Amino acid sequence: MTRASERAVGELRELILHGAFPAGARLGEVELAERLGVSRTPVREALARLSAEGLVEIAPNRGARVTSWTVAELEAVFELRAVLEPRLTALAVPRATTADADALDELAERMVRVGSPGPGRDLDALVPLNRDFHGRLIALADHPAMATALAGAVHAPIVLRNFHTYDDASLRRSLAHHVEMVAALRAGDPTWAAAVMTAHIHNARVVMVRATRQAQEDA
Amino acid sequence: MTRASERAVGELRELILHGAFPAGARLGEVELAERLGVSRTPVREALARLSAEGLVEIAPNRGARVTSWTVAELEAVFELRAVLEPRLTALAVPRATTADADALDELAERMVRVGSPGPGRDLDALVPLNRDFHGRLIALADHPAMATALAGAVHAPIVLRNFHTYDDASLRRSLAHHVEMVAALRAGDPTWAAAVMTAHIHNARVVMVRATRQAQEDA
DNA sequence: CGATCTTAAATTGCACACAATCTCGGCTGG
DNA sequence: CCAGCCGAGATTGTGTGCAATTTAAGATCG
Repeated sequence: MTRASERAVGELRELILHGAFPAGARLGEVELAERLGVSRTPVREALARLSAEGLVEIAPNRGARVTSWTVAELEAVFELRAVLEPRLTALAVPRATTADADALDELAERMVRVGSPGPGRDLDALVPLNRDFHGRLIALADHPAMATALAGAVHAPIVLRNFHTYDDASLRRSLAHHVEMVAALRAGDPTWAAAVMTAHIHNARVVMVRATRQAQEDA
Repeated sequence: MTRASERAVGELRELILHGAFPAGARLGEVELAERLGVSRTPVREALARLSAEGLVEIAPNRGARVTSWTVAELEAVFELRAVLEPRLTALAVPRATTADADALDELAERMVRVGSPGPGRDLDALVPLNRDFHGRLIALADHPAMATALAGAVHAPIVLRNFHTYDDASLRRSLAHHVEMVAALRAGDPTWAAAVMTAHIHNARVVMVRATRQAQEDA
């Protein structure tokens, strides 16, 4: 059997990202242990790790809850992304091989296909593709300090989890950005690539802030 | 009695920061449990949290080790600090009250006193003062996303732990930067404050990179 | 009738025991 | 003599029981 705690971390992360628990929901240790088929010990470890990732918040003697975000916190996260991700993108440009560019191209094109209006549209398929695209770019930058800083606070999970809140124009822009970044990458132009990434994040920020605000007004 | 795991995290962090273990040293769970007077469970949790902070690295089934840094990684951390800390400093300026400025002033002046050559010199006393100074500035910025991003990767601990490697000129510059930042803060000038912070970090980078390179040549 | 104290159920924190895995010595065979 | 194998000791991973703390309901008093 593979490591129980590792499996627990992965499964719990997916559950939260897919919205299986409402924001702020209590995460009881025994409940999760039963649901994942392990004992409380690996569950505890999983919660600790997800807490470090920012997906859950744990209060002493009071258990763990799914992290909930205020609009201000969400804006702050996007501000951080707007600072770091363009830099990482610029670093990635000179390091990318043709094969890297091809792979990113493939991802960008697939996203355009499944994201465009029509019969083949599948907004849920965008999520893993998008994560992969940004992840590859960050890996190419080969700057662990910035990468972990970004991962540590972005907790982009909440941010990356859902494309249904995009209006048509914003989504079209977002997909076009990916394609344009690949073009900038192939052209070997870090400034261009970074600028597109900056626009990309600002576009996403507006969408997510609007969606979050609306969701909280409904509640 | 206060929470054992919390105490374990704090004590272990201090031990590592004070250099009680050489970089790369193995951290056995039982050994730490005895040393801290708790069982392995809270030790395990402490190691997990310090791993998230980047102070230790833990390999599956192979235990935890004190994180060791290459020069390239150290440079990367300073690059990150050079991006984020000036921004946080700029954010802090308009939020600071007179009382905040007074407190920072007090810290900066104390650092000058204990850092200047003479009978009262105590380089070890600089460490907590310096941490406090930077910590207050970051807290004033009130930007949790950036703060956690910084904390998550900087683990500057290693960086902040020791002033003995500073040569006289660099140390004098460093102490003067603190004083100048307070002046910029009182003047309400975010650009000035951010610029000084940028210089401050670049100054530190040169010192730490030199020291690290030398330490690794000796070994 | 509302507020506070009390008490019991539920939940987390910790310790300990056992199972799984790794490390490293010596040993065998080429 | 060296490479590869093997097994004992040590170390980490996981399960479970008990103590401590929190929470919530109910009772008592103002």
